[in-house]
Amino acid sequence: MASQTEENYLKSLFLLANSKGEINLTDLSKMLEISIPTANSMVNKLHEKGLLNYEKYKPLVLTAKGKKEAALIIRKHRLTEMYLVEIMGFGWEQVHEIAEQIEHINSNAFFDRMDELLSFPTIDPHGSPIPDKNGKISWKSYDKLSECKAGQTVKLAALTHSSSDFLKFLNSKGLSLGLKLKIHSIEAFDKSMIVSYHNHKQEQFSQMVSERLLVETTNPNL
Amino acid sequence: MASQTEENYLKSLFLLANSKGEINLTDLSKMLEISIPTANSMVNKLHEKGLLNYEKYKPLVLTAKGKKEAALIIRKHRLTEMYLVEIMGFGWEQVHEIAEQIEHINSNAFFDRMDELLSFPTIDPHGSPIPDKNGKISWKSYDKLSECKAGQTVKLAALTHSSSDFLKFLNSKGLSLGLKLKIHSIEAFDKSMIVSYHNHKQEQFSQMVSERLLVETTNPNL
DNA sequence: ATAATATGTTAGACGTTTCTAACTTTAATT
DNA sequence: AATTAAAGTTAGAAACGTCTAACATATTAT
Ligand SMILES: [Mn+2]
Ligand SMILES: [Mn+2]
Ligand SMILES: [Mn+2]
Ligand SMILES: [Mn+2]
Repeated sequence: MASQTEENYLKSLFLLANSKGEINLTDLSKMLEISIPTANSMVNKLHEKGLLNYEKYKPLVLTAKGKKEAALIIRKHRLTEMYLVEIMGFGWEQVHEIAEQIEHINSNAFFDRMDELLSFPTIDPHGSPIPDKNGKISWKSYDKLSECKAGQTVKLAALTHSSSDFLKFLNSKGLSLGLKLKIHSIEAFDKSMIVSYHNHKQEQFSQMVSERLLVETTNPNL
Repeated sequence: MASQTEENYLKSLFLLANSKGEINLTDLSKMLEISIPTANSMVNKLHEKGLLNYEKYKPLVLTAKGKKEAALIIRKHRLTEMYLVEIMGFGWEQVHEIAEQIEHINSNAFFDRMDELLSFPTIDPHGSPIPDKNGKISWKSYDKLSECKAGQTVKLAALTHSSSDFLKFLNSKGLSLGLKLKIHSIEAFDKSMIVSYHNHKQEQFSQMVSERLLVETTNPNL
């Protein structure tokens, strides 16, 4: 239905809406690395197709239909990333570029089979939720490591950013999802943390890093 | 480099050249289901790009560069088909449509990994050769079953056509590549054959069928 | 050899997606 | 409130891939 280009716009609109409140043309054009007038003309087109609510000079808001289409593309993207890591043996830093292309493949059977071979995963290799076949996402609320206290033990659950460079950095520190992290101390001045985890007695994470790590706090009340 | 559209043209030109002698615009436009003027304009473009030798009103002939590019796309197509069948469990009648899309994915790592997981296959699920990374194809010469004699025992090695309908027909007859076929008799009038094979004591193949089956004759001289 | 048919080319148009340049509206500063 | 800056819109153009209609060339049949 939607062209590859339209799909990329929908996906960006969806992702932007979930990280910022109101989306404007400037955000969209930056994310897609296109000029503002180009974004403007596509926005008009998506509006005419009933995928986006839009009035001149007002923020961009996906319709229910637009949100669902977007979520289904993100589903294909994240299923693909999971497949590439779990079945094909790629590193989590290698899969985004490939998934960016495969997400546009038109074949239910193909993605259903991936899903099956992965035993119906709910998160991708970076801890982001995989929307279900109806485009529904079950959001889990994680805490940023940077907002935890000294003494806490937490589990690394997801990432706020998944650039290849950041993922390579995490590899170099022996970090992967699911690891238990113990927070030993937090430097008041720069908020850097001293943490320990499997095979790592003492590592220092700058705030830049701890802000990008999402953790589950093992709640003693449950 | 080449767009998805250009890639599909190159592939068609390559495949046509290997099944007919001289290719003309009409053949090309039929294969791609586009109008003749559209094919004509793309032919001019490919010529300008040095992928096709072309003079007005003359047959279409790929250059060495064009042939190599085409072979590498066919490599991706056939590797994908093999992967879908062998690793993902699809039937040989289901994979062409998906491969038609995945062949345009730009990622050496992705196809190299498929290749590796398949242990570097040389034929696809329909018995067609997979070009190597340099675009070289090692052609094997098979015989059409229709040209074999009564009494011969041969091995089903490949197909001349792989339409989904034909593949479903073969499924219904319990036929797959590698099967040994014994030719019991050939009806002189319509060239239909009575053959037997694993779990099938007696099946009749019309000439329409036997022409589409390529076999290896187990040569007693070797 | 002429006529009929098949094949190929050119011209002109359209939808998509992109751009830059010029202009307008809204938001932020002073 | 007036000015400046940021954000958004419009106009006009280009490349790509497609089409139909009209015309030209090559091949085949009579
Ligand atoms: Mn990704
Ligand atoms: Mn994409
Ligand atoms: Mn195929
Ligand atoms: Mn294709």
